[in-house]
Amino acid sequence: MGRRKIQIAKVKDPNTRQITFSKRRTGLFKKANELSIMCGAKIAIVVFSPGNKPYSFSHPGVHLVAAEFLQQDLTNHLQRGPSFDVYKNHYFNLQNLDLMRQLAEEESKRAMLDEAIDHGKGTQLSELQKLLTSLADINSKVKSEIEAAETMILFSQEGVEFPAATREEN
Amino acid sequence: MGRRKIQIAKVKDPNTRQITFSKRRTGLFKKANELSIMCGAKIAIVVFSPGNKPYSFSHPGVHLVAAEFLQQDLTNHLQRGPSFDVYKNHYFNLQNLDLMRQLAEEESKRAMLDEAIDHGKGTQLSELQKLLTSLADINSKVKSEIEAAETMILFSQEGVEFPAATREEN
DNA sequence: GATTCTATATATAAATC
DNA sequence: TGATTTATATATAGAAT
Repeated sequence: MGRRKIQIAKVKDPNTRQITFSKRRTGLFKKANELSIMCGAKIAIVVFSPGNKPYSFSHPGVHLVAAEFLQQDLTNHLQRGPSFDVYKNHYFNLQNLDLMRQLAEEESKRAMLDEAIDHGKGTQLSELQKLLTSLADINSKVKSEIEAAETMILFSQEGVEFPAATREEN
Repeated sequence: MGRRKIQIAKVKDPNTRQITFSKRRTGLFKKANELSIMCGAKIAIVVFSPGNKPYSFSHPGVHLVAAEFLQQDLTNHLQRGPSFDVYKNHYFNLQNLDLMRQLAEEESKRAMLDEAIDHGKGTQLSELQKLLTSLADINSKVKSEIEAAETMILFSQEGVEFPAATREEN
């Protein structure tokens, strides 16, 4: 793939290693982007550079993808049949999704905060207040979901919807 | 890269899309593996197939990489300066982490029961528990940072203790 | 769903700007 | 230092299992 064939082994020279990282990270994210577009696949990547700087790529967003991953992770585990423990798991599951949603909100909130700071306007505070209001709103909505779920005997896998997709790359 | 040049757009035919996904996911994970080896980079990938089945690749482990990412994510938030609202938002986030910690403890008990009943087959739950432990660890660290800041006084939450979580390599 | 077989399109190691 | 160039190694589209 380059002028010479190389072995897949740790690149010794720190400088070369950083160059390799930079190029291959770019390539990896490009591939991930193509995969998500061509297959409509949700995907999240987090990688740390040799200098330990974090880079992430995700569609529709790291936290949302992570949330779905956790949900399925748990759901798989729930298929053991009805029991007291299973009930607890369901409750647990919903709270995790709630947490992830809040993290997702945190993401968009941060984006808005960045914008507010960039523009250096006095609107910053009111924007933040709006966001906090939305957070509280979402929080109470999800809590209602949880309460409703408590009345359920067992667990359907449906009911998890995610906000509109966004694409991010740092 | 194949017999014909293609456009990067959603593959219409469901069957072809699944084939494309399978091939490209394999390629992506291979690239990720090479990157982690050549650059000693920590990396985590989670991706969902068109059929919504989750696949993940990671070195040294999805949850550990995700945890480190979240930690830096939160740390970055804190570096935005002594803004009342910003800290307030962080605190909001921290409450979630604390909730996760509490849930982790409850789940831990169940995990042990599971282990006893279903010897050696509770791997998924065990993985989840690792994640939650990591998050609790992050919570503890970030909480310390915040408490160091003067602006945090208003929001410090007394009586909340965190276990001295330990990080493990996979 | 995943894999194999090939012809081609792409990614990228080294070199260079 | 990074961006760009270029020769080559690799990934993968299409077809078939």
